[in-house]
Amino acid sequence: MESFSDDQLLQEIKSCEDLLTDRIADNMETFGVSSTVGRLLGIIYMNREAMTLDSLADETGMSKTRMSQVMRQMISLNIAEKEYVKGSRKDHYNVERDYAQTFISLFTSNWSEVIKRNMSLERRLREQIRHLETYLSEDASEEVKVRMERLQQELDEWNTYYNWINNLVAFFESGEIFNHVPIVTPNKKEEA
Amino acid sequence: MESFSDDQLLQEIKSCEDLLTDRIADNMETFGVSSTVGRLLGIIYMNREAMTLDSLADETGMSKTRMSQVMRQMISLNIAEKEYVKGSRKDHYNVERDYAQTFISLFTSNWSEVIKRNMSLERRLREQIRHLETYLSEDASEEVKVRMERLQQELDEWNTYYNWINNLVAFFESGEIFNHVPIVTPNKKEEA
DNA sequence: TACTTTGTAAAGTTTAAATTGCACAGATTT
DNA sequence: AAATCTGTGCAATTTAAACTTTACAAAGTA
Repeated sequence: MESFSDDQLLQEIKSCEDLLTDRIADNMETFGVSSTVGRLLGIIYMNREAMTLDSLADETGMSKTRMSQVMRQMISLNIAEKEYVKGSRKDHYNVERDYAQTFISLFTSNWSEVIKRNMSLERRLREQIRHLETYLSEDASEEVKVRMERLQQELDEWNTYYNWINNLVAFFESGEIFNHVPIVTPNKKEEA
Repeated sequence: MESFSDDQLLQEIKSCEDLLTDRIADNMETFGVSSTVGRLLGIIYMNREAMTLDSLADETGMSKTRMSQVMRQMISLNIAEKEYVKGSRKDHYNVERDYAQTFISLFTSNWSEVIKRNMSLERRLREQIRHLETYLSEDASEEVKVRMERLQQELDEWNTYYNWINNLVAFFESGEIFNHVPIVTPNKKEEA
């Protein structure tokens, strides 16, 4: 049986890693971020140590400006951070290595934003309804009364929902989720 | 204190509903679907009964073709369905009225897709690695051995992660999530 | 049969997102 | 101080997504 040369093997390994990186990027897209975010995450993850904008640009073939934009986004999403490397002027970026933690960060970032907007709307609508009710004369048509009632009800339902999401986010963020959906490592020692 | 006319009140109520619809659309966008998906969901939800493509086009000011496209997407996402209305040739569409259920449908649709793609990749990569190992000669360089080891390890980690997501999806889809993060209705009777 | 209605396929247009190139400020070195 | 390096703001460009127009098949109606 003939052997491959080291170079050939390394190239094959690299191509496997690239496939894995693509999968990571695909996974990221589900969080509604650009696939480039996922690609950089994958690249840095595989690299196993912090990378500079230049090395990222080099690896992806994209402009350094874009690398800068994406890394900033990743930092604001809490899935990457700058790492000080002595003797180098360049910024070095590293990523969260725990996939489940990354999942939770993104899930939390996304939904917290939604919840915040919902809360501010709810206050506004409750106010508005109270205001309308004071202007509601006794001889208002049946339709108006019914619609008013419905609106109130819709608002309650919506409120119930996003309170649920709010609790859901806490359930993830606190790590309680892991008590009920544990992380199971395949071959090594398993968590009881 | 002066009263508003019925027309004025209805208009005010409508504008509140529109704000709520916008919020629903915003919420939907977090799932990575077009905001129009969310808008239609909100409109049909508020309407409280099934709607036709024409009435949707009328309500949104968009083309009927687009309504058709979006409703099809919503059906494939499991958050809407056609409803038979006797005496009418038109298709009538209704939506899931339970927000939390809608959340779960979308969450599940999105991640199941990812999991499926991951599984097929994993099989392929395991195969490839096994193949490479057979060609790995004893005198292969240290670097090749290390990289090989790492690749294996990365694949294991990724596998652990998406098994977790897989369990997570089941946790939601089965409704078990509600045992730990219950839905709490605000004023009415509360579930113990 | 000829005439409507309804939903959607296909191709074209518009709008928004991703990406680049240039330029420049702040920091570092010579 | 001059020269260089690094990250990023900004405008321009490319690419992809959202949406429209037109056309037509399938089914219903007169």
